[in-house]
Amino acid sequence: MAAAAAPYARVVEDMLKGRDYATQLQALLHESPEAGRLVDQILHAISRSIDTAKAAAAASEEASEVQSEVTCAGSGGAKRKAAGGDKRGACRRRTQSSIVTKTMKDLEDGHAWRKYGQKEIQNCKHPKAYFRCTHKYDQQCAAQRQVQRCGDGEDPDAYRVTYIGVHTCRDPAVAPPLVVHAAGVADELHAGSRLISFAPNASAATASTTTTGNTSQEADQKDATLMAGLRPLKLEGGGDQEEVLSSLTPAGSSAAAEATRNATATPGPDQGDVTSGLQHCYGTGLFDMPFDSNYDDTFDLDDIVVFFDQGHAGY
DNA sequence: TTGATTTGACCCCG
DNA sequence: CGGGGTCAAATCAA
Repeated sequence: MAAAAAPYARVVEDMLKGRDYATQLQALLHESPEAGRLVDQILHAISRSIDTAKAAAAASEEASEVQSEVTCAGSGGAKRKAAGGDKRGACRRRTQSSIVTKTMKDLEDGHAWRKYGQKEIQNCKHPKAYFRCTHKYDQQCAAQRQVQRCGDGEDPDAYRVTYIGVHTCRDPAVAPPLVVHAAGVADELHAGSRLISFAPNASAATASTTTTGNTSQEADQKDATLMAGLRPLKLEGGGDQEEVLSSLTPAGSSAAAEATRNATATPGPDQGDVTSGLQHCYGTGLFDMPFDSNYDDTFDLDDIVVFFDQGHAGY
């Protein structure tokens, strides 16, 4: 697959150059805010293209893996039909490459998730909720996440969030930001690089996490708020502990937060747990910034490659 | 009316 | 055989 990915690498390379030049140009256009904005937009456009190419490269890398999944899905459906009637929940072979588990109190990341299931898990007080990316079908985004309230462990208010797969979608709801160069950090190549959230950020995590101290009250309120629907994402993603658990992927996915909303009509067991949620990004267009790495939205092709390689190794 | 969530059923895998 | 993951009809909410 490397052969297939190679052209993408070339594209990325060229785009990086272009972005570099645009960055330089931007520096020369300090006086004119108008021009600066334009350059900014150019940068974003380029960055998006880079991201797309990266994703495509990664996708082709992963193609062989995915294939089994696709095949499975297809035959699974047929089989189900053949088996007659309402046979659901068939094939679920997980060939996803990345699995990252985090413990967090604030369930928000920059993505729109759609809940597709909830399940009581044995030996767990709280049910586990299953989410997939809202753009699973329209953009073939394979990202998934599973959320489970920790229960009475050391932190009853925390959620254990498992991210599976990477986001390859671009949420249209996320408008490209005009100003991203916060804190003047974003000058570099990756100034506009955003997309794929699962950026490795172990170090960043150490650096920045302690952020929020959510009291349990706050947590409760959060649940309530989340239930109410969308909520703007806050980037710090505070206090979340990330632990790349099962797998090898350094992929620190995005932070998660999640909108919970089943409260309304559901008498279901264990409300106030992990629940559903559609959460949307806040509109800065930081597509998928590793939530706990403040400005580290760097995401290079190398990262992706490593990411997938490791993923393969693991799954 | 449309899209999201709930929830029971179904199936794969260990 | 049972647990866990997924599907999809029913239901809810905007």
